[in-house]
Amino acid sequence: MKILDRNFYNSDTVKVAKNLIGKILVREVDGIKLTGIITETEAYTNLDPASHSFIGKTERNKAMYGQNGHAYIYFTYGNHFCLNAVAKDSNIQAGGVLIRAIKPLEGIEYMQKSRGINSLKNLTNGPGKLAQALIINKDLYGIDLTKKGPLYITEGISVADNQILITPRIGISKAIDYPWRFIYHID
DNA sequence: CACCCGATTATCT
DNA sequence: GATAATCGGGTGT
Repeated sequence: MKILDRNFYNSDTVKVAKNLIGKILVREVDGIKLTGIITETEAYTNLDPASHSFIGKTERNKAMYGQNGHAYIYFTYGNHFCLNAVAKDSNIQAGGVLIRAIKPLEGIEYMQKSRGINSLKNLTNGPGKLAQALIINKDLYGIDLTKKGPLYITEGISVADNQILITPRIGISKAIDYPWRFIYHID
């Protein structure tokens, strides 16, 4: 499967969020390949009060101001990591797409082991959960997702517009009405 | 299954 | 010193 190139991310953050639905997230760890179909995303830009980048560039969010196609990874609520793909057009300073959920394809047993559970439904159906399942932590901060390595994103399945559900984002207290959340309902 | 709430720490004011 | 782009366990229906 072909890796998505830089150009894929050189675009409006909200559009990239939608386009990432159906793509394949690949994590290589301990010589094992863990993959899954991206099924849920959310867009965040520096013009958006809910984004970490709204307050300006800081040590924490600097990746979102950097080159498109890299990973912005943050730690929150004392115990969770979340993965974003940096994406923005030339009109804005910073932007990222939060990968909220994936459907596991390869390496399911490894994911179950790293999560400490056997359930398939609860394995990667949340940003903190998929980060734990795929061993995503600050070691991968800023990594280039357009090159083969420990973490990258490839082409995936084609998803029709009418299979994508658009809703407001969740878990935030500002700009709660922006319809910037995209969900692919496989079942 | 729905709702409530505590955990736990990096980051910013 | 307050907050957070969350999760899971507990309780009650």
